[in-house]
Amino acid sequence: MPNDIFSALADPTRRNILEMLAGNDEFPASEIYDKFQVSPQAISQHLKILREANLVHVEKRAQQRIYRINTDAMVELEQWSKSMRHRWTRRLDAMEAVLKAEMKKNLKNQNEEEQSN
Amino acid sequence: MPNDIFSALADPTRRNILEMLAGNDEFPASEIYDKFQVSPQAISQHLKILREANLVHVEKRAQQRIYRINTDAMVELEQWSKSMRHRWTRRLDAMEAVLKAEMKKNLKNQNEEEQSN
DNA sequence: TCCTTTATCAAGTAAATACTTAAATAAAAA
DNA sequence: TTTTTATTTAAGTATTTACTTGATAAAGGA
Repeated sequence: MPNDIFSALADPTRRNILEMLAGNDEFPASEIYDKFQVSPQAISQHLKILREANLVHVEKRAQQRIYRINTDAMVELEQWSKSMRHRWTRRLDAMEAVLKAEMKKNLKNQNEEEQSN
Repeated sequence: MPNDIFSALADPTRRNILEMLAGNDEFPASEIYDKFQVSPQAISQHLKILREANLVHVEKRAQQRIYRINTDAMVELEQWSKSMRHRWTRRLDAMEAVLKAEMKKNLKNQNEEEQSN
């Protein structure tokens, strides 16, 4: 999974842009510019980073650039976190299995000792 | 969702630490230090950031600090990306519904015109 | 053609980040 | 108590980042 996605998401302004795009079909750059206090150039730079991270799609329409969210990148992020959780829980399950096996053995040994006494 | 999680995950070294922790039950800080080229102090600083983002748990054991991953934060991340996807797809579904309704209306109008002719 | 709209690129800057080495803390062992 | 082990904190620095203003590009309309 490319570094870029995580660094792109690290900035709160960029996450705001994505959340804005998630709720609507499409937005020309100018409408995105309008929603933020910072200069249009600053937002343009953020959009470039989002583009490079493949978090958004752009379509040229006359002078305008129409932005849309790319949910593929979201899926990637989701799978990364999921895989982390699963590796961890699989580890826990393995530990549990070992513990259970050990308990069984101990119980068995205890029984055998009691029988021989 | 706190900013901290995303910024914490933006650094590749910190993601490596998390991936290391995901595969094992627990690690004392020193074992984490050993796996990386950078100084133990640098890793210690990364661990602090992971702690503050609630991505890891720490347990004191004598002089050692035992680190474990906290999968709750992973779940949060997963839900954020999921909610983004769902908002987007819901939007698409709504658009589709509107399109279908319009097609139906057009077909109906067409039929009526044909009948009156 | 010239002007306007829409958007990006470029250069400069202040603040944040990831690293370094040196010093500090705190528990265990000698 | 002194020393060793494990880890963090502190201070300094080079690099990166997010912003600014000014210049540029590309399409549309007068």
